[in-house]
Amino acid sequence: MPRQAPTLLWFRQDLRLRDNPALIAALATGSVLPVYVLDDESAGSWRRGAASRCWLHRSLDALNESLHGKLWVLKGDAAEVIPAFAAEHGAAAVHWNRGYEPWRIARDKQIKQTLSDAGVLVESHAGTLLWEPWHNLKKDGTPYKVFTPYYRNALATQPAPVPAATVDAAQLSAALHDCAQPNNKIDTLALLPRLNWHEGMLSDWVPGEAGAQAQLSSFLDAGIEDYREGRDFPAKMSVSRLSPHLHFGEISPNEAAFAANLSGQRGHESQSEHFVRELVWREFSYYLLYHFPSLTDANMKSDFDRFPWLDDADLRSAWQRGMTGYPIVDAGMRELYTTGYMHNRVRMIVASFLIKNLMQDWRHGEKWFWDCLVDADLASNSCSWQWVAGSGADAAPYFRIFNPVTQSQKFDPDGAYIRRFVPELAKLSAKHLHDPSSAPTMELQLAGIELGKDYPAAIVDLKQTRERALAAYKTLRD
DNA sequence: CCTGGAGTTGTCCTA
DNA sequence: TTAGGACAACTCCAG
Repeated sequence: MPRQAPTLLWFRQDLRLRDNPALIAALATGSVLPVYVLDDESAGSWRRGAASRCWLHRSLDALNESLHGKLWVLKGDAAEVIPAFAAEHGAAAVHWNRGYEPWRIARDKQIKQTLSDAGVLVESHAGTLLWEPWHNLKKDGTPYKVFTPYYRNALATQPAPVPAATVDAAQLSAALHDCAQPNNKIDTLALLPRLNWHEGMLSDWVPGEAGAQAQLSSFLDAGIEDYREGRDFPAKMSVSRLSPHLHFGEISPNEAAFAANLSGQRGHESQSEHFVRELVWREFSYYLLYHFPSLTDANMKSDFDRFPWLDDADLRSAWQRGMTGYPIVDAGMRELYTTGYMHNRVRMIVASFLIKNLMQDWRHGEKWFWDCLVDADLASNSCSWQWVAGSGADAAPYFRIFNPVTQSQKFDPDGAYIRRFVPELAKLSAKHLHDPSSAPTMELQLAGIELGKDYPAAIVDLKQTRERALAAYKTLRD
């Protein structure tokens, strides 16, 4: 009896079995052949960074396990790899969930054409966002550029989240295409670094679908009740920490939003609203990227092309290493480097510091985050950097410059976050912890700190650099 | 086409 | 100590 032609299920940024439209569609056809392609070629300068590659390795391991070891992993330009793989296995159809990075859209369009020409059925599905980015336009048919009207209109007109669709484990198990030993050696993708720094980085994380579900549960059980206020305090456990899971599609935004709405009905309405709002910010970033694909590299406001950035590699290096002499900035940058993550409030503080106090081009920060974050996401990362810089479509007013000392006093008042990531300052009292350079010598001595030796003196003066930034922004008006 | 209100996350000075 | 207003001007968006 001839074997049934398999259906290719191409996993991409949807490394999950729950709430996965492509999986459901593929399963309906009978025999499913799951595959992942590491495509560094098509992404160009935006190929995945080092931290996020480590996460990907673990996540693929987890997915492969839930597919009983039958996930194929391939490497190369997917525009060639996928059609060749489909032909090799006599696949009758290919299913995937859509992605929205400009390079991915261009590549996928080409693949669709190639496969269709070869007589293979191709279907892409919506499983990555709450709403397709070509929906929710203004009445004149153009995209929103301001978040609040976008948000209001989306809630009023776009479909509400629904319960996660699931597949039957036994059915899936039976449907997995049985062919020669799958090439499931994820190690061959060489995603992990030669030096073993990733184990420490990932020690607080559980990449993969099970980890994503556990993270959502613990957030709903504990974090969300204090989300609205608590999310500003980096030492608290009030943020969801779902960003890497969402980035890799280990959980769908639909499922996260639906669960949050349920939690709202149990009495955390205002909290869950704010969480869903953050999910909608993620949507908005993808929406903007879809409609303005150059925003990853170019100022959205072209006025900023004239901005008089400074170009100082030493200052940038101090920022990257967490050696600026401003503890909240250094704590954030060290959290990033050691854990692949940074608390949202602190991301804004360090970004503002790089752009406004050090006056370095936002694209330097964007690249560093891209390489260091396990949740590095083209849409969110680019939009957020433009937002802080003031060059984005819906950006902070230029005079809004974070003072890292004030922010630190306000959002890490007892210094728990700083003490954790900048241990050499641990003995300093809360009064002086936020700005050691202005602490009395005696206080520093008592805490065992010699400035410039144990911890850097502040690399710039806040007042002076603030005024410099304001003056620089003023020149754009002329 | 016109009009008026609004715009994620701040800081600093003054009374 | 604390609260309120200035900080610019512009673009976006809805009516």
